[in-house]
Amino acid sequence: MNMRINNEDIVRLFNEMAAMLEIKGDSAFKIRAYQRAASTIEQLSWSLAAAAAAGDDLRKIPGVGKAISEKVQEYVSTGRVAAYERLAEELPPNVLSLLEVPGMGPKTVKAATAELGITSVAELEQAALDGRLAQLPRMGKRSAENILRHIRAQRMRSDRTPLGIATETCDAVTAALFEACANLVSITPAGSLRRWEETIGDLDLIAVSERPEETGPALAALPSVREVLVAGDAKTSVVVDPGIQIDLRIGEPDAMGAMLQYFTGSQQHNIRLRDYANRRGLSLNEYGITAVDGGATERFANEEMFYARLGLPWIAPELRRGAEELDAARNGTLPELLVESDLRGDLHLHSDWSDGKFPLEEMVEAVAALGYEYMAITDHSQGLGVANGLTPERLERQVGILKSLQERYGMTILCGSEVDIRADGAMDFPDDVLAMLDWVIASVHNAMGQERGVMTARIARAMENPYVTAIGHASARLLGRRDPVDFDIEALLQQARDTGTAMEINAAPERLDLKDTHAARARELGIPLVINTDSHHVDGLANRRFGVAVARRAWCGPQHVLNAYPRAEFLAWLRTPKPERTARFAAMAGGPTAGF
DNA sequence: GCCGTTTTCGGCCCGACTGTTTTCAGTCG
Repeated sequence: MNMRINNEDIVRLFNEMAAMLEIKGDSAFKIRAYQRAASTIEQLSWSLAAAAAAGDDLRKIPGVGKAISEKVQEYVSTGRVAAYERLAEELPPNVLSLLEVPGMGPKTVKAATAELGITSVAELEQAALDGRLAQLPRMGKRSAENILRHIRAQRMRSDRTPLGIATETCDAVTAALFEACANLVSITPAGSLRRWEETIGDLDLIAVSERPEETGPALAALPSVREVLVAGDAKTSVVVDPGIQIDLRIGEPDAMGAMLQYFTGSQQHNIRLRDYANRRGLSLNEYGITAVDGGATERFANEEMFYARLGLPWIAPELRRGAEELDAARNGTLPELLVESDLRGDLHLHSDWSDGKFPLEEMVEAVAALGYEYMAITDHSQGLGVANGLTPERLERQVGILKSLQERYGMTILCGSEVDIRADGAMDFPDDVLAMLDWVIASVHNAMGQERGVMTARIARAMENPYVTAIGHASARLLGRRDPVDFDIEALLQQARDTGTAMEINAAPERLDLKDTHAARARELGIPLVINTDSHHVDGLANRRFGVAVARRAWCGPQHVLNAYPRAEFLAWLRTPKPERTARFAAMAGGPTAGF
């Protein structure tokens, strides 16, 4: 049994099988079945390989039936899947890389490989240049030129954009459009940005304007636009400067419900929702809802009305992933999700004593301005020399200053530290130094290439330290820049529960760490989550919205998040001896009976 | 390949845009 196969491997397997079946020209429904299974598996909070190894029935997963479950079993027990290998053998090498070129769909890839013998993107580029590509059926000079352009554009940009950068681009484009269009009423982001996915493919915007015909051309004319891909009446697509594609749709105020719903997706959510509607004799599109047997299209001003027409409560965009959320909506079991205003503290903050940009007082002042009840200053420990980490002597002085500041604020100011977890799992401060602190975050900042077992044992050891309150940004990933460290997340979360250690959701948009599926698993295990901004600057405090989004995507409500509790309850948890904190948290999260 | 308060067989989401056609196939989301 190979339990080291993770869900991502299985997702990739089925997505590649779907792509290969497309090129073969197999049934569109079979292809969709593989895609749906991949999408559902991607969202699981638990390891499919481990469940398969344990003999669980995988067919309980929606979209997974006999054939797919057998392929997972085969993959986990042998490390290979015969059906996948057969497909790969039937097709020319590298066909999947050809499919990734925009404009190259399954039909064109098939023709290019079969008739021109193309086996790589470089050969495709050559064929586009020398005119052979244009000779293919239903191709022509323009199509070949577009393919060539896409190959060159693709080389210049990475495939997906981290959420933080996409948000900045969205804000900039929106402001520029308002500047350029006097008649613009609103711009609403949809798509993966509205669902707060950690990375964004394209930016989907919906515009409402008094002069809708002017909006698309105005977008195409913005100075930051590098290229115009599509310019139609209903839709304009451009690429703007950081290399992000923007799809702009024109909406009408009295029909925004369907428009927003349609373009928020996800694709799997929409497929399932339309299937659900079809069974009730209704057909959905971006303009409204129509009875299958004819009649006028009903229009809806907002999404609440749109979902209500289907007999469903509104479903938060973060949950629209095409898996459990539709059943929950039908059964009335959608969760009450965390909102930004539920947060009552921030417990991971840096000042200019280490690598922050602002003095202690200014950080405290900025946090107090949010109306928080508590906070912790957590500058780096001594080992992180590049970040001007504090020696025990400096830390002791800082503690003294924070205690004097405390007298000026109604807010509780905890003395903390973000302490390095050394390569062997030892803490970067001795216990007698940690003992003077109220709040200790333990984080990995170096030796990130450690083998899985070593890294897991390293973090697990840190959790055993009686002074370590929480693990910070556990995977240490930087979206688009640094891969997560390799660890056994299930083992670590079990250890967190056993030791009474909280797990951070680091809200810095380049981190989002824990990620959504891991946070969901922590919630299931009853581990307290803490949403921190890890701010090095007063402006960083606004990043809490990204952390809240991760928690929402993990189906978390305020009861699952430590820093959403009132000060008295939070401090009572903190005063509880560490081994008893898991039980303490369970009592807090248990409901109104858990008082003081 | 999956699925069922219509179904264990016969269904399976929907539309915009482009470029190639001379009415629509292919691609995309």
